Amino acid sequence: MRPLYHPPLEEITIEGILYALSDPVRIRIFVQLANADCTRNCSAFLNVCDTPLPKSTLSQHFKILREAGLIRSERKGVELQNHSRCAELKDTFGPMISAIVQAYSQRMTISPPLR
Amino acid sequence: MRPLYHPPLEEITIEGILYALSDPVRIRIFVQLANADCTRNCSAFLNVCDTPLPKSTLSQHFKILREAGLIRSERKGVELQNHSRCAELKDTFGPMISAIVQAYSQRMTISPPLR
DNA sequence: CCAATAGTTCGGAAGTATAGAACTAATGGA
DNA sequence: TCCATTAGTTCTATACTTCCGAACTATTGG
Repeated sequence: MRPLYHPPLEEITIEGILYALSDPVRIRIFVQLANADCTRNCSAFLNVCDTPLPKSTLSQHFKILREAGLIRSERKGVELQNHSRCAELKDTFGPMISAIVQAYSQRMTISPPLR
Repeated sequence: MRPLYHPPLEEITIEGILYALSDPVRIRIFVQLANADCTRNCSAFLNVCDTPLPKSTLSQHFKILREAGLIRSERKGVELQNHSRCAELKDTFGPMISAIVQAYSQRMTISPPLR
């Protein structure tokens, strides 16, 4: 099993970030991580949408968030601890990411959970 | 030929916007439209990346931007006049879109044209 | 050392993107 | 009026992605 890859700042692209967040499941995961500002393991998100996700699918989603540079995942025993890289990204991308998180959080509270 | 579809505000989603802007060609087109704040026809962007795009591909890209709610295209004679819907979107999405445009514009000036 | 748990990888089916060719639609002359 | 031209769309085949079940790896606790 290859080790988890976390791109350095200079390898992170705007396109990659936007792509990662353009999926309804991934943006939900990321916004929850960013808002909570705590670490959560992957399977905590198995029920992120109303029909439970297969774990292979969830694993792919985390990989995409990770390789876009949005989250960091560290193995802790048998689980992965995931947390957002918001703070790091602020220097390079300014208010972009927090603006996305905020816009999404706001819509969430207006329109119901979805999907 | 079916008429061009422009979604009303309440049909525009964050995921759709992020997806539309996650493509290197589309984000370049959109940022240019948003920054210039003027109308440009589609073929003005044939050379938006260093190898000229086929016009069928470009047409698809414009369709995706349009149906994501990011631009408005109006037929004017034989051409389409395209302009961004930034102003309209501000009410619903706050500073999200301008933050993306700004982040991208800034990186453009740092790293060379690309792709 | 075995069983259990958490996550990854593989592979095939289903969906999406790209770009050439054929098409439509509007215009500006002869 | 009709033809040529220009701008953009649609069609279609091929190539690429995504999704998810099944099989795998890795860590831990008993």
